[in-house]
Amino acid sequence: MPRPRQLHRSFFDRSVHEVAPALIGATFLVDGVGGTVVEVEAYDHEDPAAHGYRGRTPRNAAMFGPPGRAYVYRSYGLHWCVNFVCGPEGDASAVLIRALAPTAGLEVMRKRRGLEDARLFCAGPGRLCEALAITRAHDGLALDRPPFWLGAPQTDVEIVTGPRIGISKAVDQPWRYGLKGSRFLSRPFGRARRTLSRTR
DNA sequence: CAGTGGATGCTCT
DNA sequence: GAGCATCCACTGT
Repeated sequence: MPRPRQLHRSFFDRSVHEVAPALIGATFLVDGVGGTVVEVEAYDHEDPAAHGYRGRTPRNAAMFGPPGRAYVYRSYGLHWCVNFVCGPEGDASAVLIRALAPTAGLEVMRKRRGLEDARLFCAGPGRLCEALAITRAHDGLALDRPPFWLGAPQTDVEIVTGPRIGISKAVDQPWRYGLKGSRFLSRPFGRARRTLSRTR
């Protein structure tokens, strides 16, 4: 399998609603451990469900910074979640990375997660941060420099969409994107899904 | 399979 | 004091 070219940081310099589906099939590694992005969600600056909606705070400061960087926050007091910041600087939009198909560093992930089943290594935003050892220390770091490595998405992928998970506002926006047929999703896509195709 | 509740830290009201 | 962009263990079909 050929190693994909590395994504340029200008990849993130556009609307989060373009970037989110474009990330499906990309390769995401932290210190060489990770896999293929199979599930994401988009959060934009006019979105009541987004952390940046009510303005800048110490927690969400990375969302208001340059695109192409990580925004990492603690979820429910226990887990970490990682986003990729998008749009023009100050746009406060970001893509939540929700699931990976593990491809690199499987033994490391197995140990960190304390599980044997590879399907559960990265099937959820908290799980994938545990598997890749992402913490607050990564908040605000550029995605095109170590310890991160981002590879260009595969072409010819089929993408399913649906409502986002675990939110109580703007619940009807279909801004969750998944790789069709993947066994590594955090949850299946429901009946209301739509299918997009990306070819080149 | 579905549903429930606990763990836990931080932000904002 | 409420409310989380979650996960896991447990219960009952």
